[in-house]
Amino acid sequence: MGFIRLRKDLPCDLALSLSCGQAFRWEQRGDWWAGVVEGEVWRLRQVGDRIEYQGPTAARLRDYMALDLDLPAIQAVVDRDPVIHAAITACPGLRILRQDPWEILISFICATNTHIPRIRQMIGSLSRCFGERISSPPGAWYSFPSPEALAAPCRETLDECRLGYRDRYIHGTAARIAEDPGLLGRIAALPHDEAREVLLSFPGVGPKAADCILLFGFHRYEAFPVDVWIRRIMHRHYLAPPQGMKTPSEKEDRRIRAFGRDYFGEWAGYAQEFLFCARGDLLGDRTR
DNA sequence: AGCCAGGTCTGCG
DNA sequence: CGCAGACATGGC
Repeated sequence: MGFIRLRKDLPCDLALSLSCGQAFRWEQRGDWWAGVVEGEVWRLRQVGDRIEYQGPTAARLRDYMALDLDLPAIQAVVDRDPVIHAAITACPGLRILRQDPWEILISFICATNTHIPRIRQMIGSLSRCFGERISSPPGAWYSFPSPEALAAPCRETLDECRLGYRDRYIHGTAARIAEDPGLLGRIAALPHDEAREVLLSFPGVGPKAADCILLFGFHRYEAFPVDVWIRRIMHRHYLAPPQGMKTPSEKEDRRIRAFGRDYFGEWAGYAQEFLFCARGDLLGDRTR
């Protein structure tokens, strides 16, 4: 049990960062947050400029929360117009966490065509079914399952996790990582576009998932994931949709992605997160 | 009941 | 290449 004090010029909003849809294993219990990070239970609480912690070391927590990054400077770089300015203002202290690439890979395969609460549910049941029980502290805590653990079961067993059609993608991707454990490490060393190509070769990983994996798992801050919400925001505020566009096309998403990366620059991923977290305000939609 | 969700895959021209 | 449909599941 310890605490770190946030420097005034390096703000951080713990609750916002843990709950905004980039991490799926955090639960709020009173004013504490509890979650499993790389096989250990962490408990965190923010009181003003203090973050109290149980589980990690101070250095490990600082790295997870990316407190070394100059958030105000990043905000200043992407703060190019009133729309993104409003988004930045709406989510002060939002930080992109440094999470485990393997867990992020599987998480964003689960994230296709569903809601954030159900992604949490799927990740939770995968961990309960195939993770290892954590002995201390007491409680029903499970590590995120290893590639071997997810590659081993036959699909009937995976069925218990209610993954829908994603089960075969999870299984296939896990099998590939299990047989080549060094692959994720090599991806980390590749240039952005080559890393993206490799990710796209995994079953269940398309353009959007690949960009989320690059951003949240590999800390590639130029990645600009385009999902339904970002598409709506960009069409409404930045890029008029093509005449006669009915159903969203991959071609159009590619155009949005290229625009976002060029317009917001090397921190485009942060801009995307500000827009995503402020989506309710930017779309005048109260339904989340 | 019908539509939608932090999309991807397949099959066709 | 680009487009249309299919696809599991659950919430509203």
